[in-house]
Amino acid sequence: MKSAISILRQCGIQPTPQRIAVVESVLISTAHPTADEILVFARKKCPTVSRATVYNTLNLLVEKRLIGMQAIREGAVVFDPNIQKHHHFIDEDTGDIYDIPWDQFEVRGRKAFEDFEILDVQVIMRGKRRKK
Amino acid sequence: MKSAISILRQCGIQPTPQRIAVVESVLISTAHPTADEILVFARKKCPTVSRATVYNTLNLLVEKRLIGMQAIREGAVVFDPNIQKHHHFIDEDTGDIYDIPWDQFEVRGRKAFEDFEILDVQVIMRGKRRKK
DNA sequence: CCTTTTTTCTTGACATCGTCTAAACCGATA
DNA sequence: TATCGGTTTAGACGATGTCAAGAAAAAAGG
Repeated sequence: MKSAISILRQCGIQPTPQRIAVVESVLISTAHPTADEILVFARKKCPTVSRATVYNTLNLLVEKRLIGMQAIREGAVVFDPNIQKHHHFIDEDTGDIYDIPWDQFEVRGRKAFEDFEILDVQVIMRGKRRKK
Repeated sequence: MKSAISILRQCGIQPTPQRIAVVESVLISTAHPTADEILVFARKKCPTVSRATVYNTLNLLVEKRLIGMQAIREGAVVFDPNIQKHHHFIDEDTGDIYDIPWDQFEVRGRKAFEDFEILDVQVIMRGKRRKK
């Protein structure tokens, strides 16, 4: 995997210890962390990093399309290191979010939308993970 | 349209002036109001109603499946008087939410989910309304 | 009617999320 | 050293949403 520094440079963002900590925290994650979860994680690498910097950096990364931002859960936006098109399943018991491969669904009839310019489509499922 | 009182009675919720004001505010709406927007509206009918009561009543209505609750926008949950299955389009410029008829999309491949019990599915589109 | 009990409502406190601002803090350059 | 940009920080702020304690209102029972 590419280093955080080169990722930041490539996007024209000046690498700093704080930003590197945030990038490493969010890109390593396989889950869908909130900003405050990323803050906790980033402080393990850079103990002095502030909340504002984490928010600023995350917003920068979203702008540069290095990560996604999903408003699909109550309470807080979550960030998504997976920028491939995909769908989401949300476990209503735990709040956990699972990625669902893009081709798992067929979305049809999109042509009917003349009045709207569709920039993003996704299927959102909610339910419970079966106890097994 | 049914009166708010009979709707509440039918669900075993004691009708009170406060609850009636909330029910009328949210059921009359054709949009997707937030709790605070409903508070403002309800106060026109019942000026002393408090924030806590609005939140409590809305949660009651959601429990009884009289309205829907959608966590699809940043900042605040929105409530949805339309409880038929449907999809949503979100205008990223204005934050407006439009209902999309259920049969506008075909969602396939659902059988693949053995590990999950799917309680709700919807397609969420984001984009811009075309200026015309 | 008049109590008692239960339900509901309100107020205010509280926690969380996310943004903003002013000041401090670099690091490079002259 | 002095200065100049960009970056970070701490804290204030507003908005969302929940909670607890007491006030108020409604129901129940005599």
